[in-house]
Amino acid sequence: MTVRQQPAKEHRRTRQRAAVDEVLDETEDFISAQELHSLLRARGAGVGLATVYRTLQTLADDGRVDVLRSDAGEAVYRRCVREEHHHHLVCRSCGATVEIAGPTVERWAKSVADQHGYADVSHTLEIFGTCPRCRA
Amino acid sequence: MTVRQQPAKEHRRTRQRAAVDEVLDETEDFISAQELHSLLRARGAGVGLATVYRTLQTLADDGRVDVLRSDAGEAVYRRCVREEHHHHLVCRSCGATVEIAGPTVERWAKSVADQHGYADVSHTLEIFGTCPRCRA
DNA sequence: TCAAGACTGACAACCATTGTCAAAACGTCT
DNA sequence: AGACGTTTTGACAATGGTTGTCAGTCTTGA
Repeated sequence: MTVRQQPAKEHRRTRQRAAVDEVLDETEDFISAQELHSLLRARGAGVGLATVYRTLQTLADDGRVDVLRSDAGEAVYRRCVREEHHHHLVCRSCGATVEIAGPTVERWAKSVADQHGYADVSHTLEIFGTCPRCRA
Repeated sequence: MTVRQQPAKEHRRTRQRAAVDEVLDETEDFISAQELHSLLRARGAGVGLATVYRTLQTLADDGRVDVLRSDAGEAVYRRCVREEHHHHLVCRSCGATVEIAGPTVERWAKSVADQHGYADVSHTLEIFGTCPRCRA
Protein backbone atom coordinates (compact mmCIF):
# COMPACT_ATOMS: atom_id res chain seq x y z
CA MET A 1 0.00 0.00 0.00
CA THR A 2 0.98 3.60 -0.41
CA VAL A 3 2.26 5.46 2.58
CA ARG A 4 0.24 8.42 3.67
CA GLN A 5 -0.59 10.09 6.94
CA GLN A 6 -3.13 12.87 7.10
CA PRO A 7 -5.12 14.68 9.77
CA ALA A 8 -8.63 13.29 10.15
CA LYS A 9 -11.28 15.89 9.63
CA GLU A 10 -14.76 15.77 11.09
CA HIS A 11 -17.59 14.36 9.01
CA ARG A 12 -21.29 14.02 9.52
CA ARG A 13 -22.75 10.72 10.53
CA THR A 14 -25.22 9.51 7.93
CA ARG A 15 -27.05 6.27 7.26
CA GLN A 16 -25.01 5.77 4.10
CA ARG A 17 -21.63 6.18 5.75
CA ALA A 18 -22.70 3.89 8.56
CA ALA A 19 -23.74 1.27 6.04
CA VAL A 20 -20.42 1.44 4.22
CA ASP A 21 -18.59 1.26 7.52
CA GLU A 22 -20.53 -1.78 8.53
CA VAL A 23 -19.70 -3.66 5.38
CA LEU A 24 -16.05 -2.74 5.72
CA ASP A 25 -16.07 -4.04 9.27
CA GLU A 26 -17.48 -7.35 8.18
CA THR A 27 -15.18 -7.73 5.22
CA GLU A 28 -11.80 -9.31 5.78
CA ASP A 29 -10.39 -8.82 2.35
CA PHE A 30 -10.05 -6.08 -0.18
CA ILE A 31 -13.24 -5.09 -1.92
CA SER A 32 -13.90 -2.81 -4.86
CA ALA A 33 -16.28 0.12 -4.77
CA GLN A 34 -18.52 -1.69 -7.19
CA GLU A 35 -18.67 -4.83 -5.08
CA LEU A 36 -19.35 -2.81 -2.00
CA HIS A 37 -22.16 -1.08 -3.80
CA SER A 38 -23.70 -4.39 -4.85
CA LEU A 39 -23.46 -5.76 -1.32
CA LEU A 40 -25.25 -2.75 0.07
CA ARG A 41 -27.99 -3.03 -2.48
CA ALA A 42 -28.31 -6.74 -1.80
CA ARG A 43 -28.83 -6.24 1.90
CA GLY A 44 -31.50 -3.63 1.33
CA ALA A 45 -29.48 -0.68 2.52
CA GLY A 46 -29.21 0.84 -0.92
CA VAL A 47 -26.61 3.54 -1.28
CA GLY A 48 -25.86 5.44 -4.44
CA LEU A 49 -22.79 4.38 -6.34
CA ALA A 50 -21.39 7.89 -6.36
CA THR A 51 -21.83 8.03 -2.63
CA VAL A 52 -19.97 4.78 -2.17
CA TYR A 53 -17.07 6.19 -4.16
CA ARG A 54 -17.11 9.44 -2.26
CA THR A 55 -17.28 7.72 1.07
CA LEU A 56 -14.41 5.40 0.29
CA GLN A 57 -12.34 8.27 -0.97
CA THR A 58 -12.97 10.21 2.20
CA LEU A 59 -12.07 7.24 4.35
CA ALA A 60 -8.92 6.74 2.34
CA ASP A 61 -7.96 10.38 2.66
CA ASP A 62 -8.38 10.14 6.40
CA GLY A 63 -6.26 7.02 6.44
CA ARG A 64 -9.07 4.86 7.72
CA VAL A 65 -8.95 2.41 4.84
CA ASP A 66 -6.18 0.97 2.75
CA VAL A 67 -6.39 1.41 -0.98
CA LEU A 68 -4.52 -0.51 -3.57
CA ARG A 69 -4.93 -1.28 -7.22
CA SER A 70 -5.79 -4.75 -8.39
CA ASP A 71 -3.93 -6.15 -11.35
CA ALA A 72 -6.79 -4.91 -13.51
CA GLY A 73 -6.19 -1.39 -12.28
CA GLU A 74 -9.38 -1.33 -10.26
CA ALA A 75 -9.13 0.35 -6.88
CA VAL A 76 -9.85 -1.95 -3.95
CA TYR A 77 -10.40 -0.95 -0.35
CA ARG A 78 -10.08 -2.50 3.06
CA ARG A 79 -10.45 -1.35 6.62
CA CYS A 80 -7.01 -0.58 7.91
CA VAL A 81 -6.31 -2.76 10.90
CA ARG A 82 -2.88 -1.62 11.93
CA GLU A 83 -2.25 1.99 12.48
CA GLU A 84 1.35 1.89 11.35
CA HIS A 85 2.42 1.50 7.78
CA HIS A 86 2.30 -2.04 6.51
CA HIS A 87 2.00 -4.16 3.41
CA HIS A 88 -0.13 -7.00 2.14
CA LEU A 89 0.17 -10.57 1.06
CA VAL A 90 -2.81 -11.09 -1.22
CA CYS A 91 -4.16 -14.30 -2.67
CA ARG A 92 -4.32 -13.91 -6.40
CA SER A 93 -7.27 -16.24 -6.61
CA CYS A 94 -9.58 -15.60 -3.65
CA GLY A 95 -8.27 -12.30 -2.37
CA ALA A 96 -7.48 -13.55 1.12
CA THR A 97 -5.14 -11.04 2.70
CA VAL A 98 -2.46 -11.08 5.34
CA GLU A 99 -1.11 -7.82 6.69
CA ILE A 100 2.64 -7.67 6.86
CA ALA A 101 4.96 -5.36 8.72
CA GLY A 102 8.34 -4.94 7.11
CA PRO A 103 10.61 -2.60 8.99
CA THR A 104 13.52 -3.90 6.99
CA VAL A 105 11.91 -2.90 3.77
CA GLU A 106 10.94 0.49 5.11
CA ARG A 107 14.52 1.26 5.98
CA TRP A 108 15.79 -0.09 2.74
CA ALA A 109 13.41 2.03 0.69
CA LYS A 110 14.32 5.10 2.65
CA SER A 111 18.02 4.60 2.21
CA VAL A 112 17.75 3.90 -1.49
CA ALA A 113 15.78 7.09 -1.98
CA ASP A 114 18.26 9.06 0.07
CA GLN A 115 21.15 7.75 -1.97
CA HIS A 116 19.58 9.17 -5.08
CA GLY A 117 18.59 12.43 -3.49
CA TYR A 118 14.87 11.76 -3.59
CA ALA A 119 12.90 13.44 -0.82
CA ASP A 120 9.42 13.12 0.60
CA VAL A 121 9.53 9.39 0.02
CA SER A 122 6.64 6.95 -0.03
CA HIS A 123 6.42 3.48 -1.39
CA THR A 124 4.16 0.73 -2.59
CA LEU A 125 4.72 -2.93 -1.87
CA GLU A 126 2.34 -5.80 -2.31
CA ILE A 127 3.02 -9.49 -2.51
CA PHE A 128 0.78 -11.74 -4.57
CA GLY A 129 0.54 -15.49 -4.42
CA THR A 130 -1.81 -18.42 -4.21
CA CYS A 131 -3.01 -19.16 -0.69
CA PRO A 132 -2.98 -22.66 0.79
CA ARG A 133 -6.74 -23.04 0.52
CA CYS A 134 -6.90 -22.16 -3.15
CA ARG A 135 -4.17 -24.66 -3.88
CA ALA A 136 -5.97 -27.59 -2.26
CA MET B 1 7.05 -3.83 -10.94
CA THR B 2 5.38 -7.20 -11.19
CA VAL B 3 7.53 -10.24 -11.66
CA ARG B 4 7.02 -12.15 -14.84
CA GLN B 5 9.11 -14.20 -17.22
CA GLN B 6 7.75 -15.45 -20.52
CA PRO B 7 9.11 -16.88 -23.75
CA ALA B 8 9.41 -14.29 -26.53
CA LYS B 9 7.48 -15.17 -29.66
CA GLU B 10 8.20 -13.96 -33.15
CA HIS B 11 6.41 -10.93 -34.51
CA ARG B 12 6.35 -9.16 -37.81
CA ARG B 13 8.34 -6.00 -38.27
CA THR B 14 6.05 -3.14 -39.20
CA ARG B 15 6.40 0.61 -39.48
CA GLN B 16 4.13 1.08 -36.48
CA ARG B 17 6.04 -1.23 -34.19
CA ALA B 18 9.29 0.36 -35.24
CA ALA B 19 7.88 3.80 -34.44
CA VAL B 20 6.78 2.70 -30.99
CA ASP B 21 10.14 1.10 -30.38
CA GLU B 22 11.91 4.25 -31.40
CA VAL B 23 9.96 6.41 -28.99
CA LEU B 24 10.56 3.94 -26.20
CA ASP B 25 14.25 4.03 -26.92
CA GLU B 26 14.34 7.78 -26.71
CA THR B 27 12.22 7.96 -23.59
CA GLU B 28 13.97 7.65 -20.27
CA ASP B 29 10.93 7.62 -18.07
CA PHE B 30 7.63 5.89 -17.87
CA ILE B 31 5.10 6.92 -20.46
CA SER B 32 1.43 6.12 -20.87
CA ALA B 33 -0.07 4.62 -23.98
CA GLN B 34 -1.96 7.85 -24.58
CA GLU B 35 1.17 9.97 -24.31
CA LEU B 36 3.04 7.65 -26.61
CA HIS B 37 0.23 7.90 -29.09
CA SER B 38 0.31 11.71 -28.98
CA LEU B 39 4.05 11.76 -29.43
CA LEU B 40 3.82 9.56 -32.48
CA ARG B 41 1.14 11.72 -33.98
CA ALA B 42 3.18 14.85 -33.23
CA ARG B 43 6.21 13.55 -35.07
CA GLY B 44 4.17 12.68 -38.09
CA ALA B 45 4.46 8.94 -37.71
CA GLY B 46 0.79 8.51 -36.91
CA VAL B 47 -0.14 5.18 -35.40
CA GLY B 48 -3.62 4.12 -34.38
CA LEU B 49 -4.35 4.24 -30.68
CA ALA B 50 -5.51 0.66 -30.61
CA THR B 51 -2.28 -0.34 -32.27
CA VAL B 52 -0.25 1.48 -29.65
CA TYR B 53 -2.08 -0.40 -26.94
CA ARG B 54 -1.66 -3.71 -28.69
CA THR B 55 2.01 -3.13 -29.34
CA LEU B 56 2.72 -2.16 -25.76
CA GLN B 57 0.81 -5.15 -24.51
CA THR B 58 2.78 -7.44 -26.75
CA LEU B 59 6.06 -5.92 -25.63
CA ALA B 60 5.01 -6.29 -22.03
CA ASP B 61 4.03 -9.91 -22.53
CA ASP B 62 7.43 -10.58 -24.03
CA GLY B 63 9.05 -8.86 -21.09
CA ARG B 64 10.59 -6.17 -23.25
CA VAL B 65 8.97 -3.29 -21.37
CA ASP B 66 8.14 -2.67 -17.76
CA VAL B 67 4.57 -1.86 -16.90
CA LEU B 68 3.33 -0.28 -13.76
CA ARG B 69 0.30 1.67 -12.68
CA SER B 70 0.52 5.35 -11.94
CA ASP B 71 -1.22 6.67 -8.88
CA ALA B 72 -4.15 7.48 -11.12
CA GLY B 73 -4.40 3.85 -12.12
CA GLU B 74 -3.20 4.52 -15.63
CA ALA B 75 -0.79 1.97 -17.06
CA VAL B 76 2.65 3.38 -17.87
CA TYR B 77 5.40 1.72 -19.87
CA ARG B 78 9.12 1.89 -20.16
CA ARG B 79 11.81 0.03 -21.99
CA CYS B 80 13.24 -2.52 -19.64
CA VAL B 81 16.93 -1.92 -19.20
CA ARG B 82 17.93 -4.72 -16.91
CA GLU B 83 17.03 -8.24 -17.70
CA GLU B 84 16.61 -9.36 -14.13
CA HIS B 85 13.79 -8.42 -11.86
CA HIS B 86 14.07 -4.97 -10.40
CA HIS B 87 12.14 -2.07 -8.95
CA HIS B 88 11.84 1.65 -9.53
CA LEU B 89 12.41 4.89 -7.76
CA VAL B 90 10.08 7.30 -9.49
CA CYS B 91 9.87 11.07 -9.18
CA ARG B 92 6.36 11.96 -8.24
CA SER B 93 6.63 15.26 -10.06
CA CYS B 94 8.57 14.77 -13.27
CA GLY B 95 8.59 10.99 -13.57
CA ALA B 96 12.37 10.64 -13.60
CA THR B 97 13.12 7.03 -12.85
CA VAL B 98 15.97 5.11 -11.32
CA GLU B 99 16.07 1.36 -11.61
CA ILE B 100 16.81 -0.44 -8.39
CA ALA B 101 17.90 -3.98 -7.67
CA GLY B 102 16.87 -5.25 -4.27
CA PRO B 103 17.94 -8.81 -3.61
CA THR B 104 17.21 -8.28 0.06
CA VAL B 105 13.64 -7.43 -0.65
CA GLU B 106 13.25 -10.33 -3.02
CA ARG B 107 14.32 -12.77 -0.38
CA TRP B 108 12.20 -11.11 2.24
CA ALA B 109 9.07 -11.24 0.10
CA LYS B 110 9.69 -14.88 -0.69
CA SER B 111 10.12 -15.85 2.92
CA VAL B 112 7.09 -13.96 4.10
CA ALA B 113 4.97 -15.69 1.50
CA ASP B 114 6.41 -19.06 2.42
CA GLN B 115 5.65 -18.51 6.07
CA HIS B 116 1.99 -18.07 5.24
CA GLY B 117 1.87 -20.93 2.79
CA TYR B 118 1.41 -18.77 -0.28
CA ALA B 119 2.81 -20.26 -3.46
CA ASP B 120 3.60 -18.97 -6.92
CA VAL B 121 4.68 -15.68 -5.47
CA SER B 122 5.17 -12.38 -7.25
CA HIS B 123 5.41 -8.89 -5.93
CA THR B 124 5.13 -5.23 -6.65
CA LEU B 125 7.39 -2.57 -5.24
CA GLU B 126 7.79 0.99 -6.29
CA ILE B 127 9.28 3.90 -4.43
CA PHE B 128 7.99 7.40 -5.04
CA GLY B 129 9.65 10.65 -4.07
CA THR B 130 10.64 14.06 -5.29
CA CYS B 131 13.86 14.08 -7.27
CA PRO B 132 16.65 16.58 -6.61
CA ARG B 133 15.91 18.57 -9.73
CA CYS B 134 12.24 19.04 -8.94
CA ARG B 135 13.11 20.24 -5.49
CA ALA B 136 15.47 22.97 -6.66
C1' DT C 1 -37.27 24.69 15.85
C1' DC C 2 -34.35 26.89 12.25
C1' DA C 3 -31.03 28.11 9.05
C1' DA C 4 -26.58 27.03 6.90
C1' DG C 5 -24.20 23.98 4.85
C1' DA C 6 -22.84 19.10 4.20
C1' DC C 7 -24.48 14.95 1.94
C1' DT C 8 -26.98 12.18 -1.33
C1' DG C 9 -28.55 10.07 -5.61
C1' DA C 10 -29.81 9.61 -10.41
C1' DC C 11 -27.64 10.41 -14.42
C1' DA C 12 -24.52 12.37 -17.57
C1' DA C 13 -19.84 12.86 -18.70
C1' DC C 14 -15.02 11.20 -18.79
C1' DC C 15 -11.44 8.57 -20.16
C1' DA C 16 -8.42 4.65 -20.44
C1' DT C 17 -8.73 0.41 -22.50
C1' DT C 18 -10.57 -3.36 -25.39
C1' DG C 19 -13.45 -5.44 -29.18
C1' DT C 20 -14.68 -5.50 -34.16
C1' DC C 21 -13.83 -6.26 -38.83
C1' DA C 22 -12.71 -4.98 -43.43
C1' DA C 23 -8.64 -3.21 -45.70
C1' DA C 24 -3.57 -3.05 -45.94
C1' DA C 25 1.02 -4.79 -45.07
C1' DC C 26 4.35 -8.82 -44.35
C1' DG C 27 6.97 -12.71 -45.41
C1' DT C 28 7.43 -16.60 -48.10
C1' DC C 29 7.35 -19.39 -51.85
C1' DT C 30 7.64 -19.53 -56.93
C1' DA D 1 8.46 -9.67 -59.46
C1' DG D 2 3.94 -11.76 -58.39
C1' DA D 3 0.76 -14.47 -55.73
C1' DC D 4 -1.01 -16.02 -51.40
C1' DG D 5 -2.02 -17.13 -46.56
C1' DT D 6 -1.45 -14.54 -42.24
C1' DT D 7 -0.74 -11.00 -39.37
C1' DT D 8 -1.44 -6.35 -38.40
C1' DT D 9 -3.67 -2.07 -38.69
C1' DG D 10 -7.02 1.63 -37.90
C1' DA D 11 -11.38 3.91 -37.42
C1' DC D 12 -15.04 3.42 -34.56
C1' DA D 13 -18.08 1.38 -31.31
C1' DA D 14 -18.45 -0.47 -26.87
C1' DT D 15 -17.05 -1.29 -22.05
C1' DG D 16 -16.46 -0.23 -17.46
C1' DG D 17 -14.59 2.15 -13.59
C1' DT D 18 -14.68 6.66 -11.77
C1' DT D 19 -15.91 11.49 -11.32
C1' DG D 20 -18.89 15.71 -12.13
C1' DT D 21 -23.51 17.91 -11.69
C1' DC D 22 -27.14 19.80 -9.23
C1' DA D 23 -31.52 19.92 -7.13
C1' DG D 24 -33.47 17.95 -3.14
C1' DT D 25 -32.62 15.96 1.70
C1' DC D 26 -30.55 15.35 6.08
C1' DT D 27 -27.29 16.90 10.10
C1' DT D 28 -25.83 19.75 13.25
C1' DG D 29 -25.12 23.71 16.04
C1' DA D 30 -27.48 27.62 17.81
